[in-house]
Amino acid sequence: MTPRNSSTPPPAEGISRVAEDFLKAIWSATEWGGAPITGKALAERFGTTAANVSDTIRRLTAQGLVSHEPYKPVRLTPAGERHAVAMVRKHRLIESFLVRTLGYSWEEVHDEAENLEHAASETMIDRIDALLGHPDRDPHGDPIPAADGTTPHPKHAVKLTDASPGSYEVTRISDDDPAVLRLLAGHGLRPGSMITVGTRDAGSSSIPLEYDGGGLAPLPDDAAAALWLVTRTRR
Amino acid sequence: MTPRNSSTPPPAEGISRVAEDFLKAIWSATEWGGAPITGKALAERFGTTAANVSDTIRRLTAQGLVSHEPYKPVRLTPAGERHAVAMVRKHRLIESFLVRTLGYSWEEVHDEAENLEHAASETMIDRIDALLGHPDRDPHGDPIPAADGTTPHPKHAVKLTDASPGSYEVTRISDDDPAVLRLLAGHGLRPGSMITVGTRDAGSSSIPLEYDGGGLAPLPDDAAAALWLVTRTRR
DNA sequence: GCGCTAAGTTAAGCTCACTTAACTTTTTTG
DNA sequence: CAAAAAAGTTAAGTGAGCTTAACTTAGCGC
Repeated sequence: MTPRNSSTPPPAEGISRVAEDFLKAIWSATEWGGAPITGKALAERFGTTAANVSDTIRRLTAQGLVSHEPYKPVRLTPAGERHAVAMVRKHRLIESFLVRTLGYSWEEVHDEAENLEHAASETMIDRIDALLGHPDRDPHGDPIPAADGTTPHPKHAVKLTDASPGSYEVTRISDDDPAVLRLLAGHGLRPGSMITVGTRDAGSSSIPLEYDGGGLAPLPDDAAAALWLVTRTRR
Repeated sequence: MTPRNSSTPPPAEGISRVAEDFLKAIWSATEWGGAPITGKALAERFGTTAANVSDTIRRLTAQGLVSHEPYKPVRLTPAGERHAVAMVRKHRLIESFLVRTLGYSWEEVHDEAENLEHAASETMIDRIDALLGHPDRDPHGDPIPAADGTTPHPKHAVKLTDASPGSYEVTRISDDDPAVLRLLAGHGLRPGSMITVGTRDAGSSSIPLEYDGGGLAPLPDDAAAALWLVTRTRR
């Protein structure tokens, strides 16, 4: 038998679907520079109660996947992070695969991937990766972690709601909210679109915007927050 | 509120993964003319105990998916059968898809499909069906139920263990046992292979066999039982 | 038909994932 | 800074899905 003291929790053996969803949500919260996620935010994300979140966090802590001080935000342990990145990799490769092989559009693919990511084997994911030629971005512009866990990350992306007026390329569209995805897709905005950000009217909750489809529309802040931009320095 | 008396159990709302696996196993037992499945067989299939099977059957009965008299084999209700056929359709289309798009071989595809069938949406399945041109057989030669539940069934197929000596086409290779699949694939036998069945030596548990790959080998009965044959009447 | 054995059921108890209710801690705000 | 509001925790209870143990029923050999 392998000895084990109380300071080294058991390695994660079987990780449940709920656990995988939590790990991914905790990891995702900080991917774009956000603060570690709170219990409240987790409860909202999964449509459950704070009590249930406390309970689940307790189990994840016992499995050595997260670290948590009472009344503080949740963080991943190294083991938890490894597993979270593996899930993100699965999710983004599956999204890419569905768009490429089954004709899904980039704004509808998220929910399907959310289910498949828990069922697809590592073997299948590696085959998808190879078939697609080892892509480094998914259909929303999110970076795809490599098999070894390294995640290519664009450092200069900025949220549209924080952007100064000027010309940008849309590098990423957050897939957190399907309704926002549909709105943006309906406007013809995609990862890769070029846009010109205008000056916000005082007190307005929309941002004036012009984009290459020819359209011009003020975008509400909640949708604008899903768009991440880079200045395209053409040389 | 909709009134409901005790003789009409509630329609199946959320069907769990375990429930889906049971329904499929119960349906599959009779697909090729077998007797309705017993609790013992279900326990063996899923590597669990008879007590757990009784418990699960009780829940499925309460959901109106199976009908069961104590100490008798289990049968599907119409609702249970509809759901079982839908699962079989998913399984076989996913197998076909994995072979076609991801280069899986027909003998390794079963386990992956076993997981994915619980995660894939109806939408995804319909897209796979269309992409593949509405196939009516999966890679093992099993018929694929249509979206409306109708299942094309070859009436003349016979198990190799029951076949008289003569010439046949392999129409189906049961995917119940991965080890048997690997053995048969290793011999070069596939759905579509032509074989000649010889006369069994008295008392032997193997059947002499000659097939188009040029090989000649006596096949043990447990492997032979996985092969289903049709007489190929070339006109 | 009796008794043995295999199959099936019932009972008690466990974990996971959820609920509601009561309570505590932290943060905000007047 | 104190009170109110928000966030988090604990407690108690539920159902699914599993376990082991004890018991009942069905089918078979003689």
